[in-house]
Amino acid sequence: MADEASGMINSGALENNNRVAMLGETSDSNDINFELRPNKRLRHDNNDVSFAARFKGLVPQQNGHWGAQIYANHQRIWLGTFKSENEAAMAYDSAAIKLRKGNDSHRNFPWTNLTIQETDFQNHLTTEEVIKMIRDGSYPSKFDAFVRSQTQAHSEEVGKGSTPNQIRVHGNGQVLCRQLFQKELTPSDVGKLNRLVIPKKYAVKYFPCISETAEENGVNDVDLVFYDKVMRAWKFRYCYWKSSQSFVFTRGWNRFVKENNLKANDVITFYTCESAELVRDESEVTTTFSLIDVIHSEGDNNKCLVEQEGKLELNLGGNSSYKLQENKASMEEEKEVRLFGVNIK
Amino acid sequence: MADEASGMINSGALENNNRVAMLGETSDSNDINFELRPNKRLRHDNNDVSFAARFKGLVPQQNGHWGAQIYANHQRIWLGTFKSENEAAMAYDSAAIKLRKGNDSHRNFPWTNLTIQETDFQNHLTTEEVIKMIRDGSYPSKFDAFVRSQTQAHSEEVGKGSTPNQIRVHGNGQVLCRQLFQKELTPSDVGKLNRLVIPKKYAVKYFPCISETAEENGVNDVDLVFYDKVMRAWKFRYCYWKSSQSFVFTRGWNRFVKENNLKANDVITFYTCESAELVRDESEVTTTFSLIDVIHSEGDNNKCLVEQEGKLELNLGGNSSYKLQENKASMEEEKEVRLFGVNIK
DNA sequence: GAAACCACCTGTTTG
DNA sequence: CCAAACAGGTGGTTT
Repeated sequence: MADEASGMINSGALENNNRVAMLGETSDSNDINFELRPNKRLRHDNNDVSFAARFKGLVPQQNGHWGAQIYANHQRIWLGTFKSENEAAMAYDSAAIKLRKGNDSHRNFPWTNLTIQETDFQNHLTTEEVIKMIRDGSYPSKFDAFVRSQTQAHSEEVGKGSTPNQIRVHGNGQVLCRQLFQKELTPSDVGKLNRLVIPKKYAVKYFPCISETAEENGVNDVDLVFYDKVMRAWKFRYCYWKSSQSFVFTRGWNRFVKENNLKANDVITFYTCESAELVRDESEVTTTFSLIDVIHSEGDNNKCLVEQEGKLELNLGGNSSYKLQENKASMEEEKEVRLFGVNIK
Repeated sequence: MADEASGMINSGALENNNRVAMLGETSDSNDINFELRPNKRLRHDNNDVSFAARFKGLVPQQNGHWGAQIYANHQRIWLGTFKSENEAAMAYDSAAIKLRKGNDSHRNFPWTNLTIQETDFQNHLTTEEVIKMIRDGSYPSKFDAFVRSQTQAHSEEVGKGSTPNQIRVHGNGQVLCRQLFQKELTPSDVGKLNRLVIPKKYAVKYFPCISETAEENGVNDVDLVFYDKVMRAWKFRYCYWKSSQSFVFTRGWNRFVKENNLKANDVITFYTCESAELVRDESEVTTTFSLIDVIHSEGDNNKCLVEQEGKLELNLGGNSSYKLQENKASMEEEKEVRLFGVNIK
């Protein structure tokens, strides 16, 4: 079974598993996933099954693409199909700006300095125009043009030429991860129940407070975001089930099970990670995020899977310049700890 | 599986070329074409070719049905597919009212006393609403309801008691029921889920509007009352489940399942019924109610359960003197159409 | 405590 | 092909 991580031991043992081949990446931001994940070859167009979307408003398509839709007035508005999940999720976010005014919960990604400008951008436009642009694919480029014109205008004021607010990876993008805990998966964790039980001791220690404490308040369930070794984002709904008095991951979990081909007795490991970034003004900023990793139980004999070492290094070096979409927003505000893609006070 | 019944009550006038042969009819209005036009036997589904449509805006479909479309602003608007040419041609006419104002040449059928009222009807509605209703098949019944409400109001003014366009059966508590639709029950319909899924096409056509239309309003779920053959009243909660986008019966359904010993593959049939009653002052009054009936699937072999006949006669004669518990109340108020035990405006 | 009810969720099927 | 619908589920709350 899983055991608690013992502080900060830095061992290399994990690294075979966790060595990220992130390096000479395509740097294609949206589709970064595809080349990176040979293990994701089992796409949902296999005659197997279609997977549930991990993002709001996403509908998997048989050919591996992703549809996006949004509800307005209890009516479904189709936003089109997209090659990558990210694109589709962003399309949803863009539509949500017009259609779901003033509610941050209706987004897949938190606001960034870039996306925050979409509101201004959309102010020029009607809802129909926005949807049309999203559907016909012209939205990103048009928004981009808008941002550039704004930036230009602004930088003329300020006198600076480069576009600010870009995420940048520093010092070869090293990321340091500390293990939080592990769990060996039960048959139910990988079965039809579509849920993962988080042992209570870890849940209260490492995950945001839900239920028990925040009882009478409206918000109990939260969505947590984890990245995997190749910086793919996984979102899980994290809830407390009163009836069984247990902490669980629900929505999003079964997708993780399928796409990573998890079986009973496999072990998952949770880490908290920091990456240093250098922003344009030379000040260094650390980004914190959470990571989930899988160790497949080989055959059956090799049960000594409870890894003890606490560290894991990711080399996200060179020009790979990936984006930590989820985390960027928190950098602005500082002040509160941001983990799993949610703010924790 | 279930098959669609004829149209809605007394939409008969619209359907067979405005001729109301509805009364002692098979009452199967939509498909009435088949018997009526043997010369049209050479349908376009012969592997020959497709024939040019004889009506404006019609597009023959490979399966023998007819599509309807209309152009507006150099754009094609698809109105849906229809079983019969007439329906499709009338759909075109209905759409043309909104989209081709004031030009009689843009019609397939000349105006009738009935269709002339469509203009008034559509004045309440936006173009989008009209097209949506045409597409989802609810237009005829909704227009029909409109006509009836108008007629009712009007006949009270004029002081005439009988509503026209009504199918009427007189004497000794005879009841005439016209089939609306059927559904073969799934295992889930009779299982522990305690719910019955109403196929959307029938829900929007025959049941009161909930959710989708009554959007921001608080009241979405309604209780519908149906009678069975022995005039026992059954109340079902009728809701729209957003998450699965389905219309369902919930509360009350499982009781019906148990007490009628329903099994998977049994077929339930919904009817709308009218009974004529003689009240003390000798004026005749018709009561409208809804009826649900069960056909048990015998063994497995007897699968030809899709009943086509539209009528069912109940003899509730003599001293049986049943009570229409729920409907009695509506007699007091008059004024609005009462169906399923709820008032529909 | 059990059963029903409720408001969600999802993978498969289909026109 | 793909968007919608629906058969079959879930945990939690009410009766």
